[in-house]
Amino acid sequence: MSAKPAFRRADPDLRRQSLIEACTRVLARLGVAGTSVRAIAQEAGVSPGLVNHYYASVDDLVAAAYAEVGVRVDRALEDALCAAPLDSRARLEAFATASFAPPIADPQLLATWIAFWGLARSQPQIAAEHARQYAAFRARLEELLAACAVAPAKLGRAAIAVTALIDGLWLELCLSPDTLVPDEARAIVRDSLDALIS
Amino acid sequence: MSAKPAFRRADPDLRRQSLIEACTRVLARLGVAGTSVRAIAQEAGVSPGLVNHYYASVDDLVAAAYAEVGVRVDRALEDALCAAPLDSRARLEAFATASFAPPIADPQLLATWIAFWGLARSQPQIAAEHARQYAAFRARLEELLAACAVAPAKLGRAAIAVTALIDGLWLELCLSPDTLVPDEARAIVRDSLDALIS
DNA sequence: GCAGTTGTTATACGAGTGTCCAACAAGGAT
DNA sequence: ATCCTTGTTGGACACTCGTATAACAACTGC
Repeated sequence: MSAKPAFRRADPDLRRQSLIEACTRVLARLGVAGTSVRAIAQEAGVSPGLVNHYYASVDDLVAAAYAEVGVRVDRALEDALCAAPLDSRARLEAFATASFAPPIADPQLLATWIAFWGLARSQPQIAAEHARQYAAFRARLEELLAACAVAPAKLGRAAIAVTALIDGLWLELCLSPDTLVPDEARAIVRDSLDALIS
Repeated sequence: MSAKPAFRRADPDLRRQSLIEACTRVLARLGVAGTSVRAIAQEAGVSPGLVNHYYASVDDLVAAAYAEVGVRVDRALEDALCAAPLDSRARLEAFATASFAPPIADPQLLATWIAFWGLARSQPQIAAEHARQYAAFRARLEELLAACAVAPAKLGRAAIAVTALIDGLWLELCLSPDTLVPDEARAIVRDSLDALIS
């Protein structure tokens, strides 16, 4: 008689991916304070020991989760650009408002991101990843702004301003969804871009 | 022979204030994860037990600290308005850029605020306080914008946009002070206000 | 000076944490 | 069918956490 296996072996990469996703979900649901090895393991449906088998410490896993969230956002932004028409103004707008549509506008993702912000202070690994992510976003924005004939001397400031505006709207979208809907956030960014370009 | 006292009794209100300030400092230095009763007590120079003597739980103390930070910010904003000239454009600008000068621009305060954002998800008490604080800021901004002849129909959206911009700049100022200095944040807000009013 | 009030300390307790490790077993190789 | 590799488990370990409580001592009123 063949008893069914008590557990299944998984491909290391898939298992890592599964753990990262579980970590992200826990981070969004319980915040930094509630994100423990046991909580993550339970969320992933594995034993606590397995987490330390794949990651030297729980901090490493959290850092990996942050990087994963980062590439997911990168991919979504890139997708938004690919779907946009060739007109440079339209491309800029598509990139700048992509943060207010799924999958970036997802409340879970925003909650996870806030958790990372809180961690960046004490974890150099997370802070470095944030700096990289932020710089990449700003650089992309500068390209798109330059294509819309924004003066080179004003590029840097314009990119910072738009980035800050997007972050602020994104944040408010997460913290109190009642006072701000995605459509309005999009409209605000559109107005701001109009002012910058004209 | 008079031995020096091992500890001093303090006025309950002063002691509470001292605990709140210690809590704020720990929150800024160690983040939410590192903010424990013992860490707060050590920061305040008292025994851990004293925290629970003044606050039923550590969550109550954190909530009190958030409220305290809130009124401190309110006071700073009000002070900025009082110090501004009577010209309505100058008053608007003073209010909108006050967040980039001490005491609001203090990195510690910003770090504390991020910690609160992370807590708002799971603590209704904190979430309610955030909503109150945010609504008050936006209402004040709407008044000042109205005084600058912004069309009533556009008031709401304008206030949200400026608030988001300030929040985003403030956030970046805290997370990576290298890429953004207060002066530039001020200039960005100034430009944005120009665009809104003209 | 003395007693009483109560702010303060120190300790204790159970629960939860991250990390580690020995034993187990699933699945591929032979 | 058997062995072997190693993904996986479950518990042990030492620690920190929040909270409760008894003993202590600083100040107040007498």
